[in-house]
Amino acid sequence: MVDLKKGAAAAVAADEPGAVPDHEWELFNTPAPLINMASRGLMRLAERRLKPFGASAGQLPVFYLLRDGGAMSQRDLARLARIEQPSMAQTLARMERDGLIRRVPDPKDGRSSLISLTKKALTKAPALREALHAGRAELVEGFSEAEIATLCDLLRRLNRNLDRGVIREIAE
Amino acid sequence: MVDLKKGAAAAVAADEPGAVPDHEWELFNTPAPLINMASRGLMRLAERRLKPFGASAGQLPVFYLLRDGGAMSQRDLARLARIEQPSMAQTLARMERDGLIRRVPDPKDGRSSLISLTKKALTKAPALREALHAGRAELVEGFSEAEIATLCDLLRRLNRNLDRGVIREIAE
DNA sequence: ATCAATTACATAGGTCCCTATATATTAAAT
DNA sequence: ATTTAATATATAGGGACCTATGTAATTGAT
Repeated sequence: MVDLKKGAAAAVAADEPGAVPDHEWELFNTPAPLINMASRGLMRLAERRLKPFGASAGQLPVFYLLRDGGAMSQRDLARLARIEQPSMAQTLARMERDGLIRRVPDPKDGRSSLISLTKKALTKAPALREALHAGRAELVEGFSEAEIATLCDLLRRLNRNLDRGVIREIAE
Repeated sequence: MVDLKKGAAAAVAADEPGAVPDHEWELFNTPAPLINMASRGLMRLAERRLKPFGASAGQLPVFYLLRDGGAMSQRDLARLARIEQPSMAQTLARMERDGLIRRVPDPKDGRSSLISLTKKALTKAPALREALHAGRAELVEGFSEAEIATLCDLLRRLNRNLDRGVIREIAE
């Protein structure tokens, strides 16, 4: 199942003569930097793909969560997107600036607003979905479905470890 | 904290009355968001672990590349750390502000400076190394060596795909 | 009913990145 | 030699996150 075929070769490569010594940087043979690098690459990819539609990567969870025209509080958006509230606040501020979302005061709770996508945003949605789908295909090009599943599984476990660490340290 | 109770099942499930609908968010069953989430988690972990020593995550590559007291140009630091030059410039500015690096004009090239760690930074180095080691252990807790290797391998392939995409689009 | 938590947001201040550009300086080409 | 192209940094402008705090509205417990 988990075809272990190595391929650790070509990790860094290229030892030009007068060049900087090519340290066999342990940091690139450990998961953390690879994940960080992948994340940055994904961000750039998403940015390039979404910019033409006037959207950006951080807005995707909002587009997704409100895709049916529904409304939700900022808090719920943040919780479901798994980012902190101030981060979501900033994203929503930008989306509001760009006319992508609308806020309506929650009649049930004077502190809260219900956020929903504008018509403009809802119109973009299908194109975004399409762009994402294409990006995803490009990302996992050459991967078998099993490999993708394995990758996701390992990443989920990693994320669980990360969450646990946070909780452990907060609790002490 | 959003119990991600995965399991591809429960797809359309659970539409409790007042609750937020538990969309079976495709985005969390695909590698991209998992990677993004892991990267953010790693960043937070690193930050927590490094702050006590007056260092931060983005500085690690610099610490590593100059660990032996050597000197290097900003360009080479950026290239080896695989970030863009302006990003490295900003990191170095912060490190200079914090007294961690020193710049000496390159006698061979009037445009360039040679960057090296200060004594202060070199002193911190072992503690950082230690902290990283501990963090790494926590991260992959419960993983077999083979699983870690598989993860790294898959991530390297992913990164290769991401790089290829960039190149392909730049070339057109 | 009142006063003290507990929320929901807003704001301030930072880090880590990226793209696009401007500014020197060195290397190449004519 | 001059002009031109390529390099090494610097700067401007943003986006995406985070932590720490402040503020207003709501809940809870007297």
